[in-house]
Amino acid sequence: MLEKMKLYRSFAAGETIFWRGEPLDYVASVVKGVATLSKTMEDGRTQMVGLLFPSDFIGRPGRSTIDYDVIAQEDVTLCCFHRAKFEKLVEETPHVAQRLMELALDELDAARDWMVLLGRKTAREKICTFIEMLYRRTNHDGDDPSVMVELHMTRDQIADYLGLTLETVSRQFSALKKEKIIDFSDRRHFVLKDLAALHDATGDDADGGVVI
Amino acid sequence: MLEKMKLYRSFAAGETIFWRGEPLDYVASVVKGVATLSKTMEDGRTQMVGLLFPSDFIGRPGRSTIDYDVIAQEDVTLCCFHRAKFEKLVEETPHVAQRLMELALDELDAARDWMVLLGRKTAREKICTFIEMLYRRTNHDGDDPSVMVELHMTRDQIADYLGLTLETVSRQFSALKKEKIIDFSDRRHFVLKDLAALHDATGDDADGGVVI
DNA sequence: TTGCTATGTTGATTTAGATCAAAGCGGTGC
DNA sequence: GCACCGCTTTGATCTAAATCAACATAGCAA
Repeated sequence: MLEKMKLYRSFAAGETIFWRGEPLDYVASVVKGVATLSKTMEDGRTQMVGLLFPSDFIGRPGRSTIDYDVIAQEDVTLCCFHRAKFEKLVEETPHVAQRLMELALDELDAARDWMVLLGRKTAREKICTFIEMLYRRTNHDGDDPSVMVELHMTRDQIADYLGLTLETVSRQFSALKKEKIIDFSDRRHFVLKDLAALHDATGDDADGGVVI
Repeated sequence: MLEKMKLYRSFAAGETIFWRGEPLDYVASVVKGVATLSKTMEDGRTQMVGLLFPSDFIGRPGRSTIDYDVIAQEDVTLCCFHRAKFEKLVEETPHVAQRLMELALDELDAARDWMVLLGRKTAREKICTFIEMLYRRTNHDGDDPSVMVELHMTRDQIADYLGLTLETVSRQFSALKKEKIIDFSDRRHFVLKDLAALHDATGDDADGGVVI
């Protein structure tokens, strides 16, 4: 059913996929690449409010606009559905509606966790939380802890995601490198050498403490 | 249908309505009073991630726990529904499911606006945005611009909502008072004297600029 | 009335992170 | 090769907001 109304579209790195406020005729899911959701103030200060990896969803049923720009961070391929048709499908299939609700609630939880990061964490905690999130979203084939993790964005963009300046981001990376917690192979890739130390520096609780 | 499964419950100011992680047997809507959603880090730093006014909804279909504390800021009355029964109702009535999706998406939009505030705004912009939000959520009977606006919380709690300290909150209020933008009648109530100046200080765009 | 406690204000000082500034890469194109 | 450009690092300095500290006020209870 979905098959016959889907359409693939590609965007180059840096391209804006959807503009804030623009009427949105399509909903989509990310097939390849990473995209960001970002809000810019009148004077240019910008804050990213979301990060989209493959399988993540863009757009929302029942709403014709979104209040942020969607930007391709690297070359991105989307699988698009015409919104009107998609909404009709949703009405007819309760299972899909339920799944969309799940997605919205997941996004809401993630947004609230990020609010704690933005409002209360130090620069070091912000960077470590960011790295831990990237690590978790990286595929670990063969259960090897020393996978190469990709940053997907420039220091500048990371700063906009974490509510910092690019200089502070760079300094924190340098510090983590000096402490041998991460090891850069090039500007955008590193190996996570010490997950425990990283986690300790996120400011988050020990997750799922093993009960004897 | 909803009538026969509803149940009113009251909570005193300061009481925790739901604890983070606790199994949640009810969903509810606020009837009277103001409640907050807040997250606390191990060392006590806390960040509020939501503010609930009458008619706002607590809890989510398909999830048995929430990842934040819900706290009564003043005396609160809730209208509760048993979660299992409520979910059955949702399954049977697509209209309700759609309405819940709307609510979740509204919350998500609000959360993302707050992310911009937390990540990028100055203390003054944060306070002014907060006041403007309170003003918009206050009932303006008779279209009188000089309504009394209620703060609903202490300086300390406002600080936790805005990602500031209580001293900074207090100083910003004093500054706005000196500039005659607001006029306190007591610690928790003030009259908004200059909405335009307030809005200019929020850092947000002029909303809905009138086109000639 | 007199404390007492919780809340709020104001001032002095410190500091984390921003801002300003200057090099140092690592590509790409000529 | 060389020059150019976008990105990154690192250093010096500044500043907004945090922290530390003292006092003020209001409501409440004895």
